[in-house]
Amino acid sequence: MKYCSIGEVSAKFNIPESTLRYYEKKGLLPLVERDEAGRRLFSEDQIALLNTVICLKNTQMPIGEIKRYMDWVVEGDNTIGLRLEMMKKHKQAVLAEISLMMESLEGIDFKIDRYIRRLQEKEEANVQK
Amino acid sequence: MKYCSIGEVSAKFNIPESTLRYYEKKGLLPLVERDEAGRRLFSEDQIALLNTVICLKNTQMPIGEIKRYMDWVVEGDNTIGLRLEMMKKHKQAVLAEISLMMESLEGIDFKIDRYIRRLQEKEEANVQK
DNA sequence: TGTTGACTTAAACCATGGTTTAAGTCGTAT
DNA sequence: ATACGACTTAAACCATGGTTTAAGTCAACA
Repeated sequence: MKYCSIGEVSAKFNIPESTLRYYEKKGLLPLVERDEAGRRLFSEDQIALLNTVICLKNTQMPIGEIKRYMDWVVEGDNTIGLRLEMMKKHKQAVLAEISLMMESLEGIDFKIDRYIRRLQEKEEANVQK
Repeated sequence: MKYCSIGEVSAKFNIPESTLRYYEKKGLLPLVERDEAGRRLFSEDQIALLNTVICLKNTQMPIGEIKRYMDWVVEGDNTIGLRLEMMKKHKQAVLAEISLMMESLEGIDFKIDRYIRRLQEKEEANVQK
């Protein structure tokens, strides 16, 4: 199996090394191995887990909840039901958040249209004189 | 014109009074009037502005940028171009954020499907024995 | 008239999510 | 040999976005 250094992972995902260390400390990246010198070795599995962390972060799941999920991953197969429920609930929360954003975008679009009209009126006033 | 107290505004928008005061202090709610006793009076105009603040917050615009926008609103008509550009840019940022969330949701959906399948397999194993 | 309830202020406090610093340990290319 | 680059740690620091506290003012009702 191939292993990556923290620098390689950092470059690959464009995430600062300090953040990766912080995530590990907070329990978002469990079971990261070390070489003889104590340096982190990220396996393919770790990288798959990091991908999951990134998905959850991208959808604004707080760190404490990602940790809870990762604890369940480590705990094994008898937490699959719990993980399923968590992901279902999270998906609903994300969809609600997206709806809210879309709705709020309408208010912003309204402003955009008004500003465009007001600028046009200004233009016309300039042509008049 | 009708005026609202901070308590009424708080109730109407379900935002803590402390947050409304904080927004005013940070410059997100400019020109709030006061009665003789120094209490805030929110006019219809203020409430329309608050609605805008809420749209911008819902779409994750940072407070510093909302303040910049409000400063332009106060400054008057010659900032309409600036406001238009800001809103257009913000709209694009929001659409990008929504896309990222949608994409990340696919990863989550994938997990959901896998967990459902694994639970079914467990069920079947139980029926077997 | 006094005591609620709604409001005021400034300042302290808090959680979240990192980033930065300082001091040190390796491995390797010169 | 040594110096450089990549890594390690713990702890301090930071920005953001509020929330809470303490002390006080005021209006209206009993």
